[in-house]
Parts: sequence; structure tokens; C-alpha cells
Amino acid sequence: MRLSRYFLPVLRETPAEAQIVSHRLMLRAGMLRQEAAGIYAWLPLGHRVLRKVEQIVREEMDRAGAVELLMPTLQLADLWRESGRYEDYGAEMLRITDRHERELLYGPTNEEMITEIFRAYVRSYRALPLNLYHIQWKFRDELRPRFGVMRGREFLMKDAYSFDLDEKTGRASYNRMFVAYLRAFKRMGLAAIPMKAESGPIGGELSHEFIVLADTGESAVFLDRRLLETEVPGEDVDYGADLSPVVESWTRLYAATEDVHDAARYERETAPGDRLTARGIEVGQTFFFGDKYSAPMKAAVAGPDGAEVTVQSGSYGVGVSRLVGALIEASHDEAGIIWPDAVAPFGVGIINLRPGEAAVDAACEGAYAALTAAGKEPLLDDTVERPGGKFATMDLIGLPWQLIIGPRGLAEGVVELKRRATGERRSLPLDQAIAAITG
RNA sequence: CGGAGUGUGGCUCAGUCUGGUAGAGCACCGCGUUCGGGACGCGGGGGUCGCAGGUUCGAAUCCUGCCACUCCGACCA
Repeated sequence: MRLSRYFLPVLRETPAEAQIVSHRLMLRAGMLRQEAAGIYAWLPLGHRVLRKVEQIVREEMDRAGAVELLMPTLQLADLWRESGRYEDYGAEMLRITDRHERELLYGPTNEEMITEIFRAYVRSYRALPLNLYHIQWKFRDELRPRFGVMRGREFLMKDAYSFDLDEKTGRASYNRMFVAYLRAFKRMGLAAIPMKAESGPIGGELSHEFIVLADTGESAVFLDRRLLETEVPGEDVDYGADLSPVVESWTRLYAATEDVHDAARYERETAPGDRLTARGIEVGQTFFFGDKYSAPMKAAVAGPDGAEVTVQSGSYGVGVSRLVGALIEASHDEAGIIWPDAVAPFGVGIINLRPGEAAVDAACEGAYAALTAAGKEPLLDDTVERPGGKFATMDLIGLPWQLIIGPRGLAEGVVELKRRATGERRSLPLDQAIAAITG
């Protein structure tokens, strides 16, 4: 992408409404525009990151055997009356009436709808286990939206739903999602720790919150620091195998958010040197809730003996839009965002220090073509502007690499290569710089 | 929903107390000089001052009502 043809409205000053660093940086870096309290337009740069995060989640869900579909944002109230949640959900649910006086709602989650879809088609235990997921916008009319995309009212969520014949296979499905989450967050460059959770309005007894550690996190967490070294399965993980040893390795050490923290247990189960008090951001939650929805909504299949069996279910959410904020909270400095490679909106920023000067333009175009061909998604700053602004903008938007090309360097046969994360700068010939980036 | 606060050009804000021709910096457009880490000069465009009533010769400013947004708290992916 050429910056002169792109849409990147960066701000030099911080909009007054933004209090936390991810919100400030998203607004300043031209990623986000607030349209109403807790409702945002994702501008091109933000949209690219959102899509990358979404794609990593999708790939790991698919790898774990989940099957993607897409359910609507609007749902019929009648469906929610079946589960009894229409009244339970309260004012947080956005309720809508259509022209026929039909009661609708903007979905805050999709347990009811997926159960309705499941029961309409699945009749045999042979179709199990089944895990269906979608990545769709949700709406929860929060009392007080805040922290930008971290607590919006409208947010993009991946939600998966597992269906199994019995509790044992249901727990195996739960474990597959647990491992998929470990992998997805790791790929994004995040340290996300699963912590035992209360299940809240979703229901059920087995549940974990996945918490990203960041100094600016919204809640305090207490954990055994050895969790930071616990291994995450590689992409060759066998989802057909028993994954309980992996889950066990992540759940046997103490880790709790402040609302469920048990100080006495913490002292009993951790050595003083292993205790770590930190702050965290919840980016995902897994639930196994048995027949909480399948029983009232009559989702059952014929078992091997022909008798009808109510299915066992779980649901598994990842806050995709929230993750973009969490990534920034976990990785930034005074100058701006520092994107982990896997989710960076562009792989490398090329700064043309003298647009219009033939030799510089030619070098930039050459680098642009080579990096594009190598799949590095370069963003070429070919705008005519003060060079200082170019450097600050590139730092702000946080691309992993910066390739700085100007007449002075070219006269000596070199360009400058900067690694955003470390600030390391090197002068070297263009072809070597490209080789370093494409690694 | 309890408490506190803010609405003035795209952004940050002054002006409101004490009513009298809407301002500054940044951003934007033009010309020129510049050009290697948020340049400079000259010229220019852009705002029914959140909305609606009211008071007044005259309202961004005073009064009433409403709306939006933000912060603290309780609640939440």
C-alpha cells in the first residue's frame, strides 16, 4: 500500500475522551473512530489488525475441528423465551420491534440460536462430536461503556458451541477449545493465562477465563509465575488425542482473578518465590454447561441404542475486537504501538525521505516490489511532507520494521533499517536490508 | 443506575463569572524557502458556539428543559 493512496488519519494530539493507552493510540494512529458511546467505526488500519486477529482465531478453531458458519445479528425474542433468558438478560439486551410489531433483539450471544439450528438438523449420535462457531458482531447495552474497544457495546466475538453425547466426550471437546485458545493467543504474541472462572449468566460449572497480562489491565490477578514458562502445543498438536495432560499442565498451578482469588489457598499452593501479582485483561472464556440449554430447548439425538439422549454442550468465546485493544495494552511505548509481527497491519514501513527525487523513488519502488513479492505487505510512505513527521507516524502505527531510504544514504550505497520493538537501527545496502526483513 | 464533569472549525483548547462584530495553536489549501528524526514565511478556506424554548435593543455568555459524551462507583466478552 502506498500511503499517498491510503486513508490514515493520524492525530498529533490525543482526543479528550480517551483515557487508557490502547484507546488513545488507536485514535491517534487512525485505527478507530467513535460514533457513539461504545460504538466504533474501524478505519482501514484498525480494520487490517482486526482481520488478522480474526484470521488467527479462525485458523486455530479450524485446526481444532470446529466448523465455521455465520448467524445473524438479529434474533427473535421467542427463541430466548424458550431458554428463559429473555427476561433474565435485562436492560443489557438491546430489544427491537419491527414493523409487524414482532419482538427482536440484537444478539448478545448465540447459545439459543445455535441450539435451535442444531436440533433442527442433528438427529444421530453419529454426527457428534460437533463444534460450530461463528465470528459475528454482538451488542450488549453496557451501563457504562469505556476503555475504547476493550468494553464497547458493539463488539466482534468469536463464539463456538460444542455438542456431545455425554459428559466425558463433552469435556474432551472443552479441552480441544482450551488448547486452541492457548495456541491462538500465543500466535498473536500474547501471554494469556487460563484462570478458573465463575460462569456468570452463561451458566455451567466448568469454566476458564483467558487473561492477558498487561500492566494496564482492568483487574488484578494472582498466579504462579511458572505458568509463564508452561508449554503451548505446536501446530502439530493432535486434536484426536487425549488433551487432558495439556489442560492439566495449565490448570494445576494457581491462577485467579481478584473476584475468585483465595489468599489462603494461594499461600498454601505456591512458593513465595513463585507468586506473581499482576494485572490482566480477559480476552476469552470457555464454558462447559452440560444440558443447560439443550434440556429446555430439547436438543437431543438418538444414541447407539436408539434411545433419545439430551446433548452436552459448551460455549467458547473470544473477544476479537477487544483483543486489538489488549494487544496494544500489552505492547507499546511512549512513541506508539509496537505490533507483534503476526498481527501487524503491515509488515514493514518504507519511508521515502525525498519523494520526487528519481534515485530515491526508484530505490523505494524496488524495495516495495521486492517486499510485496515476499509477502511482507509493505506500507510505502511516498507522501511529500516533513521527514520528521514521517518518522513519528511510523513509530506511532508500530509496524515491525522501518526501511528508511534517502538521498544521503543512497549516495553511500546504504539505507537505514529499524526494528520497531527494539529501536535498533542499522545502515546497510538495500538488498541486505530486504534480506533481513524477509529473513 | 448513584455521584462528578464536559459540549465553541477535523484535533487540543481560550472566550462564559462581568451579554456588545466568534478566537488561538495544530491540521487543511496555494506560493516560496526548506528537507536525514513532529520546519519556516506570506496568503487562504472552514464554526447557525450540542438542541429547543425563554429573558434582552442585543445571547457562545443569563434562565428553563432536553440530548450527547467523559470520569468515579456498582455490573460485564
